[in-house]
Amino acid sequence: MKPFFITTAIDYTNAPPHIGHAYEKVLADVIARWHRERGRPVFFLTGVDQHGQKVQQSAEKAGMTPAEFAKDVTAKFKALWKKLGVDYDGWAETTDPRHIAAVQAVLQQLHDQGDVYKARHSGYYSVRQEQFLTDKERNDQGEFGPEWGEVVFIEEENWYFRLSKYRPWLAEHIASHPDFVFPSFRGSELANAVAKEAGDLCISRPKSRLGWGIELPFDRDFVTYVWFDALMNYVTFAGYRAAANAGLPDFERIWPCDAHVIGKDILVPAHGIYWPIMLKAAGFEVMPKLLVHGWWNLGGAKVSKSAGNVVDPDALADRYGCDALRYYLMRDIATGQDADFNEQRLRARYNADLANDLGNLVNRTVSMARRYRDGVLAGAPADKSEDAVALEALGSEAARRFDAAMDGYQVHSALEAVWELVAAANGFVESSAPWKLAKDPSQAARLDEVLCVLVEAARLAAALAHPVMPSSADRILAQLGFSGNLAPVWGAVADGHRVGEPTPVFPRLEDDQAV
RNA sequence: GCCAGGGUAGCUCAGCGGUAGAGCAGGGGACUCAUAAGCCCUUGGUCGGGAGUUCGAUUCUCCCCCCUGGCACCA
Repeated sequence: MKPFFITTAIDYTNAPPHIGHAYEKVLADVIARWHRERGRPVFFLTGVDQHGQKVQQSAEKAGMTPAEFAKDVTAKFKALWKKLGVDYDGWAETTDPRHIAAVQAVLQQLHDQGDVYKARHSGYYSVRQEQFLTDKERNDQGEFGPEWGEVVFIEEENWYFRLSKYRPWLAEHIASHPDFVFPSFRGSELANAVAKEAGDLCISRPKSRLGWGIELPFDRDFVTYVWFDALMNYVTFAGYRAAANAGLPDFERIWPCDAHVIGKDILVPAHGIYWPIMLKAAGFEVMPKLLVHGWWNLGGAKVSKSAGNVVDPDALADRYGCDALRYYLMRDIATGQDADFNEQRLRARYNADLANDLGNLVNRTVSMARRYRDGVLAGAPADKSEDAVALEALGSEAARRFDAAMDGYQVHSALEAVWELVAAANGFVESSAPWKLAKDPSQAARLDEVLCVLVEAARLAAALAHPVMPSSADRILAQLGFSGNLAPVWGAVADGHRVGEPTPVFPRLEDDQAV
């Protein structure tokens, strides 16, 4: 089976990670885990973009070399992914020699086939900001403001990639592949942008101005700049043009990419225009699919002021646990849409969904199994009760809906289905009232069945939620007496099944207390 | 300016031709296995504004307003 190939945007190492970085990686991780748990091999690639001007600038400010600075920030990203349980298979660093070699090979190919050319550009250039200025930067008086520092008129040669040559092809590809971009409205946005896109792409910087980058193989006075280097990571770290002993996957098996998880800010023009055209020019026939997510806004003014870094994902994970953060990030946004990040809402979700509903269901189930049966259960009876059959059917339906929602990247809907099962299971506890059954010896068989049904329901809920909150789900499964069984189906309780210790997995938050 | 997404109960959202739903929060109740959780009942909305189509519009069409984003604008 072809592995499900999923990648995220690689993060720029000029500043430490924030909640938006965390959301994107968790989203990709959840999708990747879901595929793995359903038995499909997965190649999940993420990483960092270490080259470029801003890294060079930040490094200078910090009194470090770009390489040292990038290494430092890279370590922060990696530490965060570890803390958040982002379990990637491949890690991309654009300073990796394997990447550099492959990028240069592609650049050389484009050069040889005439898809790049050298041209001269002149214009106003800000020395301080290290960029050319356009009329947009002029103030009301038609002058460049003081924020630009010294502005000089210069003329410079650079290398350009013939985007315009491939534009008609891209427009056709978008039109004929409705699943190229998810959600579809982003596809229309891209189509509009392609229709307007006219010029070619400058892919170089003279070394005199920017030394931190990959040298052009056909012109040693330049390095590649902006997107060309970074975008190539999606294939180079999947084994594209890699040596057999490079320690990278077999690219032929991996390609095409099933989901490029990116933010809406980098669809146009980078990932929606430059990237597919680069691939086309390099000779690719099959294009990747783009999964474009929205943003977490920070509408509530009070969020970040006092604490300063409340939206620091690292601090949030410390405060509430990595799985609670993952759950909130997946539950409170519709994939593709924007949402408002709000720590009070995270807390509310934690208490209501995790502590009260799921956590308590597990806790009461395990407690009753131990109290009434010393923790040892009977398997399902041959003749099931009507309400047990109904709950089982509801569980199967929840599993079906979960997978259908995940298949369409609607993680929030998938979770909704799980919590409908949790609510039904809690309702089943009330309607079957095991504490009453326990007082009546003639109801022993019924009590056995009720306990079995509850363990099944709780196990199924945990198994389904596992991609979103892997370690908590594992703890729940362990308390229920299972290990490693993530099959999203009913029927895991065998005769003599033994449950574990009931310990709250999601302790309830009181007032301003952290976990 | 153009394009897109959104504007529905206090909050987060679903519904998208037959005059409104869920979860949370708020109020009440019965229970006790459980993380004083869970369960049952319940308060709450002129569905952004206006016009039109229709027997009938939150739902379709047009105009307008507000929020968000993209493009127009980085060699």
